Amino acid sequence: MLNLHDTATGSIRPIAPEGAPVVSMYVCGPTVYDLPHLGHGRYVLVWDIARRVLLATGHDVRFVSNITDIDDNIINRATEEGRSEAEVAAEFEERWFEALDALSVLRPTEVPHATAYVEEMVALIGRLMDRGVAYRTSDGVYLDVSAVGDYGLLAGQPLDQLRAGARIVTIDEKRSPLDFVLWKDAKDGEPSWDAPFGAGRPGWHTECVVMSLNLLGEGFDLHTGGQDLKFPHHENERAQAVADGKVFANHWAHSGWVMVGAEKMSKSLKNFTSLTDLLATHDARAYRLLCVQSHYRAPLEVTAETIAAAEAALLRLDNLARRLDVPELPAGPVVLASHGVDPDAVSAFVTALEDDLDTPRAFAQVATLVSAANTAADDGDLQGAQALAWTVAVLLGVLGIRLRATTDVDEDAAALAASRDAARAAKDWSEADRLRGALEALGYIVEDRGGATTLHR
RNA sequence: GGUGGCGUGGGAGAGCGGCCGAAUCCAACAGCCUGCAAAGCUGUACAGCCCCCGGUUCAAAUCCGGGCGCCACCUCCA
Repeated sequence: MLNLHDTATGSIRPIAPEGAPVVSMYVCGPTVYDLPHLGHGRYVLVWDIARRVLLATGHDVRFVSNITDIDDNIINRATEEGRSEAEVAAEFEERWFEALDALSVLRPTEVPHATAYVEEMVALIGRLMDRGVAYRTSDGVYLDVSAVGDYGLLAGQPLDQLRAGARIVTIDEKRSPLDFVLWKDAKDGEPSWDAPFGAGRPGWHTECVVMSLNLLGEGFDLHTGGQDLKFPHHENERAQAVADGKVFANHWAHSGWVMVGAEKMSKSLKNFTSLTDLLATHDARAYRLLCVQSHYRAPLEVTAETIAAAEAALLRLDNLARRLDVPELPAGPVVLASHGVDPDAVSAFVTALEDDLDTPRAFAQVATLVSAANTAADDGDLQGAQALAWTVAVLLGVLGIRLRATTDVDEDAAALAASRDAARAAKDWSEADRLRGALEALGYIVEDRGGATTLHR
């Protein structure tokens, strides 16, 4: 079973009981008001890999990830652009999934939308008011966090300390600065829904409680997101569930930042690169490999240099596949038991991954197999080399990286390659070199394999 | 003020009590291979002790105490 660091306990522990037939995961999804950036890409890749590891080791996974399709940012953008909130949300949800598809991120098993769960949210808020733990102000309904005994569990500090450091300066009718909005009263020109406590729209923290409990049930296995969701978002989700008398997530895991220089990449610092831009100019697998090569909880430096290094590493992997004609793995998740690869290699690989998702260590295991496969091939042991290379392909497949052994070669290039082979056969080296130069000018990398020109990009 | 995290070779980044004079990837250099290359392989260099000081231990990069530096969170944020 996969073990992960649990924010609630501070320890590394299994995310589900060993024999669990289905592992349930809830990953906080995006608010769709802009293009996804590299930080989104990283957390999405991290949890995609966690899911793939579970699938690879024979577990079923129910993977729920929401779309926040109503919030201030969406409203602002819609207002600026003179179109509806629904249009803005629909556009950026589409862009979101385009990027994720490019990254080979498996689609969630369910994608709940906040706007489809307003009725349930209204019911939850009603119950919280009935219990006296939520109260009205002149602009909405708030949760009284003092009613939640262990508030601060995820933040790692008790309520009074959180309050002491609160940077919230607005003085309003809130009983505590940490009380948070469950329901925002309707304003002119903004989308709203009817509710017994007045028309309005839900606050951000309420949707995930309702959707996760609704789809996965009480006591679901794992709730994840980026570090910054730890507090207040996850704390506040949990607070509502506790105040409602529900058992919430059993395990909380959080992934680290993408850094630019020494700073967190974020919207507010305007130092972000959109995922869409990155994917337009680089192999999506390189970004996945870059993420794989660092631990998910550590900060990750993303620069032109680190991406280029990942691309170089990826090239080496594809070279192996090309050299040994490794068949391309089918799309979708890999189940290790069905591929008949070396059990020792699998065991070392899985051990690393199940130990707090140690992808760098797992990748290091694979890298040694790459060398072994090449060495076997150099020694003329084709069969042994191919078996090793296939193991490499399968293990990388678990991480969501599929090797490519082939490149589309257009007719012109194929003709040049044929001419070059003829020149080489005639030992006309200057002509052969001229043709190689021409092919390289077309963007191909030229390699001789068994006397024949081989091309790839 | 509080909380969490981080500090390992040129870069990235594992290891978290002995197998570590430190994995793996990228970059560099040399050799082999090649008509020449590329790919691949092999080797070398790069961490004289893994931020500093003190301690525990037969044994510490790994544990404890104290520093220093950096990042983040306590407001929206993945």
